[in-house]
Amino acid sequence: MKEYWKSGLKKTRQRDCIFNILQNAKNPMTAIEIHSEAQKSSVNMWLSTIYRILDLFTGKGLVEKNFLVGDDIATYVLCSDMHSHFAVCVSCRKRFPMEYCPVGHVEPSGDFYVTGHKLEMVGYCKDCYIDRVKEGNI
Amino acid sequence: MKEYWKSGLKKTRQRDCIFNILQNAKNPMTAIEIHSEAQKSSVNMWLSTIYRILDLFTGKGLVEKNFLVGDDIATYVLCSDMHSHFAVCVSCRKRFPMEYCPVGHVEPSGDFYVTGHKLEMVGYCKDCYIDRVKEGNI
DNA sequence: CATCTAAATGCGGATAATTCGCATTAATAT
DNA sequence: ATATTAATGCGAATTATCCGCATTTAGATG
Repeated sequence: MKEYWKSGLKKTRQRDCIFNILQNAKNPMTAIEIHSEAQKSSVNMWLSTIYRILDLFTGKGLVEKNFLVGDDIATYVLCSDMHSHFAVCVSCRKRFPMEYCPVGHVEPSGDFYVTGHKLEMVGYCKDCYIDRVKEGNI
Repeated sequence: MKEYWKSGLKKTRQRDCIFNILQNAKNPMTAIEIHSEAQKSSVNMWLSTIYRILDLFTGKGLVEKNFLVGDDIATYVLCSDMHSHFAVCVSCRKRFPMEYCPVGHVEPSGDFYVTGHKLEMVGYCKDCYIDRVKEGNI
């Protein structure tokens, strides 16, 4: 586990738990999802605590907060993950991490100093695509 | 004005108003911003009506709904606008439409059928960048 | 033009995600 | 071991967004 407590944060059971969950997560998770996941590992925490910790981690740059296409709700991922980009299936609404980034070099401009970017691909996952083909929609 | 009512929607004063506002908008707008803008042109409408119309337009593909970095609130833009990508200043939180798209060709993959994408650049706008330089932060 | 019908809006209440405040508890520096 | 500061438990408050129903309006039809 990355040592989040090295940045002036206390190491607590609750923070460990959330960090763990995000580290094992395959996909971006909502606060609610994190909450129920935590309960499975019998770490009971209030939602307000979860939000506080997530905000804190986000502020420290450990976690990234996203609103992915079609979900009007915040999802969180560890920044340490290689993939900070996601593909979202408009049919089943699943989210898939992307391994590479198709945004090439961004040339510097006098108008905006770019420090980073956020990218989502939108479309159909393999399963939903096959279904659509079968149904003759494509 | 694009003829939104050609897709089976009735043409109403309220819809005209929202369409107009979005058409004149330089930046993505929240429902609240649209609401107060509407009041300036003395078209009074309830927020629920605005949300309904925006959802409707979004469903018809006339409007795009976004949650831009750092704003935990939905913003709306006309899809007809050339620029569907935005740069967001992390300092003043202003949003700037981008004129070009640095996402190049996305090669087809067997895992995900891409129909579109959403991109945000994050960084500092010209003014905030200059301020940071002056303050010695860069 | 008058009338009719489906669709849109006014209006307010409900919902649900997120944040706030404060008392209590836990973590770490001494 | 103790003191100090930060974190959490707990629930209430906030706020964006959505829902339901009565009323009104747009546009089709005679």
